[in-house]
Amino acid sequence: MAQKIPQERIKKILKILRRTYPNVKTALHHRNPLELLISTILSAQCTDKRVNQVTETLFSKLRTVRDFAGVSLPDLEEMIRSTGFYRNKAKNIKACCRDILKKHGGKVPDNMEALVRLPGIGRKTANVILGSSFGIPGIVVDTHVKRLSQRIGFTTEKDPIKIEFDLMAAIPKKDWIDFSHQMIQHGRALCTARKPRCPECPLRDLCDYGCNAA
DNA sequence: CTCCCGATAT
DNA sequence: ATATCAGGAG
Repeated sequence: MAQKIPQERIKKILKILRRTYPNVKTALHHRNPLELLISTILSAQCTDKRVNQVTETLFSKLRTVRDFAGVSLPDLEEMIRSTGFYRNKAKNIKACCRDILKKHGGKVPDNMEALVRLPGIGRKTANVILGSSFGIPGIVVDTHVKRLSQRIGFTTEKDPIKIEFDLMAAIPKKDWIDFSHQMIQHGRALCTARKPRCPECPLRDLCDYGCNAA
């Protein structure tokens, strides 16, 4: 909806984020779009540290779309169990790869419409893949981007998809990919859910939360 | 809205 | 003990 936060302030925030996190990219270890897709499915409600720990072994055993499409569910479940939601994730990963094989010639789709039609892939996961594997601009609204956007005052919405569109309206398209990574990094480093370190925050003078809370 | 779910920080 | 971690589907 209507962005109440002035353009002037947005410019300053983007500038500080770029300066504070100059070369951020996804923390999910991957070598190709397939590995990123699987890592991102696994990352739901799980730390990227654990995902990387699991995928190191997983990707040494299963390498191709065919491998994942043909794996036995109990085997896959056991390999990813520690990431939580492991039954849903295993089922979705396998079904995803079967669809990619059948409907997309074994290639991970490079557009939003096709990606969100795959089982277990919503706009957040799709935007991660589009941005980091194909360089296609999108804003990743995960738990961090949601929380920070609300705290800073970018949005008053609660639905991640509405937040995504609020952010797209407020932020230049060329900044979407880096902005997502910078917000996620900032959420992990300082603007944490439980005990945000507002006094140390480079955005403290531009934020509605913490020190400046009403 | 609820359910899926293990691991870790607080 | 409980909130939270790069969510998505029914």
